[in-house]
Amino acid sequence: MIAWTDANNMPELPEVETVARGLQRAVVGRKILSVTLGKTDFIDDPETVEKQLPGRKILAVERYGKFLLLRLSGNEGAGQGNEGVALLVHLGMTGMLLPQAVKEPQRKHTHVVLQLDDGQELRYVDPRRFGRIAYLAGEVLSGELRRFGADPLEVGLEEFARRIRARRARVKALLLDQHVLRGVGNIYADESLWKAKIHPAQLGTRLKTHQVEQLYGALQDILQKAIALRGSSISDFLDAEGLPGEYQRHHRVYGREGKGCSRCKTPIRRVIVAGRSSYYCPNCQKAPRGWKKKGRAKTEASRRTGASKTRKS
DNA sequence: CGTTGAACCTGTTTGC
DNA sequence: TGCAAACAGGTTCAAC
Repeated sequence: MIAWTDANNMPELPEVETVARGLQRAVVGRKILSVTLGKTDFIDDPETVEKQLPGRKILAVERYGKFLLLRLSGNEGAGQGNEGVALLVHLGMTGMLLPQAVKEPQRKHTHVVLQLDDGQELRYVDPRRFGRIAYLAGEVLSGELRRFGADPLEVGLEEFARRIRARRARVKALLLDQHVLRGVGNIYADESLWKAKIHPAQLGTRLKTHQVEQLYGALQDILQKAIALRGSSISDFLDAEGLPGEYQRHHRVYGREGKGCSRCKTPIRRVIVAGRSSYYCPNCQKAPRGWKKKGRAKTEASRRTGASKTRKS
């Protein structure tokens, strides 16, 4: 029914972690011989990428929030605030980084190809080009990384509590804000809130201590389980490596509008919070006082080309 | 300051 | 049956 849940790409923290692990095996230690670019509107500075990558070795592949970080050779002075040299890759919604043999036919929407020294190529494929690629080094790289919040799997309870209560915004918005926590996306935010029995529209500042603790535990637990199951199904690259993700089978609310809550059988609802589809159990997750799921009707403001939609399933 | 909505882009799904 | 419009995802930016 909810057909789009079987889309095979929803790269959030667990999916990106899975890709990073696969790439560690496939490309670490390889030298980049040359670069071929297709469409470049999602690349920060295409010329720099083209000029700087050839000759460098891929030293490591790390996950940083939803980014993949390909650490590159060329600045041995790394450390102490100097992050060295790296290629930053954000998969956006439909991005894939695929190690493939040169002779393998290129998929449609292949926009970046790195020729490696072992007969393989690392190909970036992204139909919608919602991703981002940037070559960054030294201070610029450090600065860019500093912009993001804590890693949800590494952050301690105290810091988590401080961050999630710091602003007077809805908890869903806070979870999705990469400057608060890095790596959480729509699926895992909803799943965690359900597990912690917190309504997505609840204000972060209003959360009780026990709720913050529940959320902290739920988020880590869910992310770890999802990683163990290789995320919620993702790219072909994984097929080559092993199995597609399995976590989507464990979704309790995401994409399950109208189906019974697995705790209390109440039909799961979908509302828009923080501008995003949010799935929750209206019984387990009590709405904050004064929050009305106002119909998104009356969009009279949009005159444009009769763009106002008024969806309201 | 926080929230909302549009824009970016394309493949897939829905609706008439 | 066929085509047009809606819709999804993450992020940024402009406008309330």
